[in-house]
Amino acid sequence: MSVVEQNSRKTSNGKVLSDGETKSYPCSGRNSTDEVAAALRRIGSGLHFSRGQTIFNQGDSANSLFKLVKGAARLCKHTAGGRRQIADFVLPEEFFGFVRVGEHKLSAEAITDVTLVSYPARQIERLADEVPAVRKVLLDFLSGRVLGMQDHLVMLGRQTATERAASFLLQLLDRNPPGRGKVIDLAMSRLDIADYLGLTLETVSRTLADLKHGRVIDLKGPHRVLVRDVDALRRLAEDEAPFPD
Amino acid sequence: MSVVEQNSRKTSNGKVLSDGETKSYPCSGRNSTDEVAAALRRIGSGLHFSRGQTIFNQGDSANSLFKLVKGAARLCKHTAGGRRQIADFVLPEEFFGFVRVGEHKLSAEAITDVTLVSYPARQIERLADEVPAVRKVLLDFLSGRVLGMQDHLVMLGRQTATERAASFLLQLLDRNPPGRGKVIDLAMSRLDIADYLGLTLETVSRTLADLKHGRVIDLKGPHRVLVRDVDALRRLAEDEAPFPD
DNA sequence: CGCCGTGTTGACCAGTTTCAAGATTGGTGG
DNA sequence: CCACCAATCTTGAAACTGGTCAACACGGCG
Repeated sequence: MSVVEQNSRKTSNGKVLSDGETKSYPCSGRNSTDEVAAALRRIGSGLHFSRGQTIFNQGDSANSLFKLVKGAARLCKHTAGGRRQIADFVLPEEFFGFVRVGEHKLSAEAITDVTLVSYPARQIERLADEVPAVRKVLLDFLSGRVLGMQDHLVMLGRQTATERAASFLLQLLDRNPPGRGKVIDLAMSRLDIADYLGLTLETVSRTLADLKHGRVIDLKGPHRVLVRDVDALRRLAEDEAPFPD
Repeated sequence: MSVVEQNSRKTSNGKVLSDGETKSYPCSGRNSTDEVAAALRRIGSGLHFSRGQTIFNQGDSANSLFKLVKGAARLCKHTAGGRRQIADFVLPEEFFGFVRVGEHKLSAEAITDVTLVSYPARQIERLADEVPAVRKVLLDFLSGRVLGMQDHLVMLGRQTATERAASFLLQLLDRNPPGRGKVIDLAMSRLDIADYLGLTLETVSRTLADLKHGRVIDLKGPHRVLVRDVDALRRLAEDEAPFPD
């Protein structure tokens, strides 16, 4: 079932860019040094997946670290009863897929057509042993995931629908590529958002409509949001004490 | 505000066991090798906290890795509005407190009287640079947290109250100290459980009562649970497809 | 031009929360 | 050893948020 094989030669679904045509990906994640970037560039190989394709599946053996170059992906857990929880969205320049165990505990799926770079786990481990900076990048990656997931837990456990939606939009605003201003591109569907927020797609739709009618955001079509009032969003997201005496 | 200082000499709240009286803690976490255990034992120092005390606070500088020896602790995020989400409970032999950033993003609080060992972050980092096995332990620790939190996300985002309670009990059963059989000691209060499960304490209480009346568990007082039917619990926890055709 | 996937909106419903009493429990001191 | 007290837990009834079901709208594409 593994979609991405160890050395990116045989791939059942993902189209491999031959070494010759590998584009010059900015191989540094936002935190990595030039040294790390160079080391990674050497062992990375480019892949393509198209909208809806599975990059790896729950249960596949985990043998690569990925960096998303273009497009958007979702990391989700599927339950026996057909319910789904999205653990994270992956946007350009972000890493995903590395957890130090035998098999993936969630699946990665392309939301749009996607370009990514794959780094074989074995090589990553070798690099980590040799280059301290790589160790740091790995630890930072995992630590970052832990911190992000802590906020996600609060969201799912203790926030209302409106607070979740507001937090979500702020999160996307933070991750917005430079120069994008307050216009957010929602690559994902309402169902994806719902499964990330722990809500139904109807509630997501209604909540966004409410934000629109409250003049906090504008909807330029279902997949483009203009944030009119960032502070209002912040107030809605952070569960303030209603009446601080 | 930091309760535990770098080299465990001055401590405002936690009582330090002098080096002389430091007991022979089993310094190996469940996964660590003897080599790692020995290295850790050398740099660890014992601490005590009593029921209700804060071990470290959201915002404190993070400069230690801890291992809990005895008792139980909770890791929680407190929000502005006074809501609380517990990210994890810490039971004996489990590590906590290490995230590679400047300050803690959650607080650790003693549920019962607690004995723990503290390893200064600086020393841990030095060890990690020198001993590959220590690196592995750290990566495993972080990876384990990520995997555990993924399940927690599913629970909070997509499970009903009954499913959450069942999952929770199964989780405790898994972590039960050897020889404890099917008797679970609930060190934490109903409110703690509620804040872990993303429910109210009333709902937790009712749900446990339901499980009792369904002959799935017995309650020997509020803090002692006997699991009568593990399989029933599993069925209740895993959201099965209701009618597989 | 009409179709299909996706998004929106409405009405009703259910599970969980909220509010409010009581009931246990465990610790303390007589 | 027992009685009492405060904290915690349980239980009940009403209220509400978000879910479910269903109809309709929009928009891109053949």
